[in-house]
Amino acid sequence: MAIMRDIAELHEPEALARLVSYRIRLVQIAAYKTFEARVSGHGSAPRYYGMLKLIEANPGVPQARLAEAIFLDRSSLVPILQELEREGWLERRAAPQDKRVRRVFLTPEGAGWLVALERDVEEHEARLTAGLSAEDLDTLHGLLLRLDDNLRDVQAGRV
Amino acid sequence: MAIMRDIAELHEPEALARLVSYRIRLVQIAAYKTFEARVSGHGSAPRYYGMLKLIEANPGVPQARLAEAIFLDRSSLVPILQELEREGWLERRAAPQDKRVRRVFLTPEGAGWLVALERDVEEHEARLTAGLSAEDLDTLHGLLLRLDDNLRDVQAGRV
DNA sequence: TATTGTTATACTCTATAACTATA
DNA sequence: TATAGTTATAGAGTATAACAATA
Repeated sequence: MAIMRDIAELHEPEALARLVSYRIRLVQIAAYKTFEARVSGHGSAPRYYGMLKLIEANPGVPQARLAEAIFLDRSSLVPILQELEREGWLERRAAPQDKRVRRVFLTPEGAGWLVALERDVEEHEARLTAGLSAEDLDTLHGLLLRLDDNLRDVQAGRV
Repeated sequence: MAIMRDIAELHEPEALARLVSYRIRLVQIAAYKTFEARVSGHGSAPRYYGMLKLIEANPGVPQARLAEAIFLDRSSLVPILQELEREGWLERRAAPQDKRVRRVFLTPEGAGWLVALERDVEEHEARLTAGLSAEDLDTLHGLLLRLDDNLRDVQAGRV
């Protein structure tokens, strides 16, 4: 191939273009940056939207279970929860049955703020998936879940 | 909802489960960790596989164009290129036409190592997409490209 | 004036190891 | 012995601001 002149767009080789792992990585990076650029005024919560929804759906989850669910080390979760607690999103309560455990709950305020944050998330999702029919979305979800299953097999050492 | 007991798996609320952005993020994080755990002995190159393939397909690309292509600031790319150059993967040559520019090329050794690395990438890709037919893959690529297009519209301010 | 590459610097995110208290 | 939460610490990875050289 000739040495490139200073063209605007780089050529994307077919060896990259046909990799699902490559395309997913690029889409995820771009989607995350677009989302972070979009939301503001919610403190540090937007990037933890998924975790906050998990807490909402699993009130009283122990920190260690939460860390596992989002693929973080227990110790990495501590400062995140401390900040969100300081901002009033959540609270932690000692578990009387097992004094080692601190159970995590959304505060009523946090639950309310989450509704507003959810609107931003839904708008971002709508931008991301614009033009896709309900059937397209079902297909996409189904295929992504199959990738997810495959990865769990790898992580569990089943492959 | 009742306060959770210490169950193994957290409940994933429907509001999360139907978000393409959420599922893609989880798949990407898991796929990246699986890949990094898989490859070793290639120095720091595996995480820059995509960039190295771009350099291979666009020999002599200026650093600034490369940074744009992978959504990095020019300054963030500098230490990455310095390390890969030190490891022998690539070289940078001053551009006679424009003395500000340094053009990036794979070394012959780097091109050879990339073949070996590519085998690991392909194996990882095969694990990730196991069970998907050629038609499934076409469908998935098509849908991901439509997400990619939507994000470019957002970034370009067209939406 | 604008662009390219670079450096200095700081910030975010994460993991590891070690600790305590509990089980 | 094992687990839950915490702290101290270090290492990636990134961006911003400022700079010199060049266009």
